[in-house]
Amino acid sequence: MKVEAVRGMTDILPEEAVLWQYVEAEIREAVAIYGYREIRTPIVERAELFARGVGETTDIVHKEMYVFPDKKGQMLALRPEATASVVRAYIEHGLYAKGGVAKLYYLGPMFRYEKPQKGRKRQFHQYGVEALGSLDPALDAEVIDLAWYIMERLGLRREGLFLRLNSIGCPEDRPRFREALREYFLPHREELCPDCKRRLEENPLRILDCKVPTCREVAAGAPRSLDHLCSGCREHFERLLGYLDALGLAHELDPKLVRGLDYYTRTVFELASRDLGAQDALLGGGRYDGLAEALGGPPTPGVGFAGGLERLILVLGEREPPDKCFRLITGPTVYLLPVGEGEVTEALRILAQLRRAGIPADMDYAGRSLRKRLQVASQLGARYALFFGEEERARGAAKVRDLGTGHEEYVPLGELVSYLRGRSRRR
RNA sequence: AGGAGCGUAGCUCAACGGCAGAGCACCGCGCUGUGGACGCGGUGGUUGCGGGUUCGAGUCCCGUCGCUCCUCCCA
Repeated sequence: MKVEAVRGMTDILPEEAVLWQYVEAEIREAVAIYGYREIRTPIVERAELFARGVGETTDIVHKEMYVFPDKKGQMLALRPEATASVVRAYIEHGLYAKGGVAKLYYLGPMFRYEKPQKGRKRQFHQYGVEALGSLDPALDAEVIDLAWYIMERLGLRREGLFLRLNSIGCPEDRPRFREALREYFLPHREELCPDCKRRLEENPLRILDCKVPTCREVAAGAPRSLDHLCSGCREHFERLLGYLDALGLAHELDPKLVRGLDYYTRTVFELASRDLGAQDALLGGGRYDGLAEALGGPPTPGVGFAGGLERLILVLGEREPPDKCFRLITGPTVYLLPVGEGEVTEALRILAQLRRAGIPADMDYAGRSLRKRLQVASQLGARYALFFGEEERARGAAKVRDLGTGHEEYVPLGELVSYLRGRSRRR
């Protein structure tokens, strides 16, 4: 029996990896310009971190998380998202002691046990930013601006995207809003789907983003979180809207946007593509002012977002790959063709010499015919073929063939590097 | 988790229940030391896996695994 990859865990082959490298490089550059620095946290965490951080009742934790005991019986989890980890690390290493706002970003694999489909794998990749230590709505605006900026850098048209925005209030508003929702939905209990009946008890907010038609009908008339904000939250939201207008960032207020994680407070948003079907969200985020405290740290407000690489690449894949992609493809400049088996030793020496001089060079190890090797050389996009055989050994030189013009000349071994370098530059 | 469709060569796909094929790719030769074109030839398969029906199964039936799409959830 052939061993195959685990379900929902896919290989990214070299051809596609080029596009990944490009997208990742753009993201890293964009967030760096905004002042965010990378943080790398472990993929494995205590399961408790996500139960407390993301929320026990969320689908992500109670249905989709990879949980397993280690050899000592400690319950561990593959991270389903990274915000909880970043905040954990922020607390653990006392980053708050530095004062100011900690601006952090991450990029890496996440894991959720779901039925795989297009743009959704069990191991998938997210990038995200977290800004910790400020309640200023200007920071919310910056984070949203950064989200748009990343899309711009990747060449996604603004018209193809839209920002969904809402405020779900602070922990003081939440119980009141929850009660209002419960009061509203209770008479309609029998019209709700089984999931929502459960949500009615556990977390009535989540009924709002249920996609079952009957639930949607009922939810259409539900109270809005925006109408239940305290004065502080209302002011925060209004100032954010003002900043977004000043930045020229379009947004659509969506009272049904509540997001799937419990830690969100106040601002929540999603940047979505109009060209994607049901799974249209390219990134999502918001404010999480209570998370640090919930994880045992000092009360620290935070705001951030996370985006999916797979989905981004899906959207980008429908367009022509930008030139920047091809800059990352490295083929050999020089392809070496030892003629006769006795010349392999010298060929290896020449290869090592060229490579140490920074000239990409390669040769065939598959035992192919000379003709075939020459063919491969041009397929790989090499500029020169370099023959070394009996004739060349006698001359202490290599025969260099320009694969563009067909011009050939003998170059003494000692001058190879300078010869090839000079040529490459002039071109 | 529920629903639908599909699994045949590395890839894209053919084959009425009756000898498993084509194109591309790969390798060789034409050219014993010279590329992109062309021509000729060749390698490559437990038809996803396991059962069943049948004289005979890639084809029909059951199961299983995987993929795709939808619902759901989300990134």
